[in-house]
Amino acid sequence: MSLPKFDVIELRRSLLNWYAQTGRNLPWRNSSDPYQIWISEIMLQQTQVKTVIPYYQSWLEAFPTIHNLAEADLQTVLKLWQGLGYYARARNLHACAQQIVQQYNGVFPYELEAVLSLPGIGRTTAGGILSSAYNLPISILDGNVKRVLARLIALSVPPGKALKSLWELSDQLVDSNHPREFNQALMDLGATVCTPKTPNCSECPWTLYCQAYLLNLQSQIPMREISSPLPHKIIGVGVIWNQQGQILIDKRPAKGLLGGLWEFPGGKLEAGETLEECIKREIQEELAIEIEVKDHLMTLEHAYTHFKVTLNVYHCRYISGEPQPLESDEIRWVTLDEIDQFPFPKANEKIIAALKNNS
DNA sequence: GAAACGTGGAA
DNA sequence: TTTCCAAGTTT
Repeated sequence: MSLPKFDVIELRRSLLNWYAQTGRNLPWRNSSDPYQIWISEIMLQQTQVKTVIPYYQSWLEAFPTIHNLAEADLQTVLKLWQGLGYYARARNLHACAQQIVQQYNGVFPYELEAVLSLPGIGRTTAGGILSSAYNLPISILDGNVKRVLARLIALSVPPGKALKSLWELSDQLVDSNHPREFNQALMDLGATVCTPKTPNCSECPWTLYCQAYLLNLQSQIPMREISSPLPHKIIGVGVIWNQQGQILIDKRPAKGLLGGLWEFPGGKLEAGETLEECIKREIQEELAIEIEVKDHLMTLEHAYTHFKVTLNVYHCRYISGEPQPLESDEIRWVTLDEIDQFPFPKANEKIIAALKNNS
């Protein structure tokens, strides 16, 4: 699948011209610091620009250089990342910073192979960083580019089924004279003109070449990936109070879902069980303590990427036993004043807010 | 190759 | 309310 050479030249020219006139002014585009560009690329994985900007700014205030990041402790890093999601990104960023300081004297590597070997950096992020920071002609294939290119060639299958062809196309198109601007332009086109629903084809520089547009199929391409329905779990959650007015929280294991974040203990409701029984059992299994389940605090819905949960939150009274971290990394008794120091996932933040309102 | 991995906004 | 999906990577 290769385009005529004339078309490639004209596609580059028209896109770069469009970008020079209408490209977005984003914070990281004003920087030539590979560290800052790297941070932005990681934050932007599966995350919209609008969401990233405030995190990006407070991150750079906390960690102005890669050395500040390398020397920070992981809990501080996770606290700054709190609410952004995909927390492995923060853990990998921290590990990367330490590796780059040791292995590359703190200078982000130039070699594609070296970049790809860093944790949390795949082909698209590597191309994004190397083209943006060092102006190297490395192609990208993020969600925007997949959609733009799928429409350009009127791809008849979901992009996930044609990754090889799409990468080849992105390789063929990237302008080796202006790789930084070209890749940024391609993503801007997808984000602002060639949008998922109702694209603004009247403002597109590629209407002369876009096969989907020429066939009037732009609303049907790209084809949808098949998605399975999300399982739904009912969860019982305990806010366990002791006589000193402290609450018991636990730190999740370092890997996996919400790894390294803190939470209120609890777990999945089993068949034939009441919520009170569920919470009492889960607390016994996770922490080896006796509690009494008291008043209902709140019920909240939350959707993760691959399942949904209903959190049924109850106040509990600590009765006996020394809490053990049987299924967590660490446990702590904390007051409501101390609790803000710990990174919590979004659903738990809502519980904390409710506790503070009631007190 | 499929599933795991967060959250928010739009329709 | 539900579904889609956004600057993807890892296992």
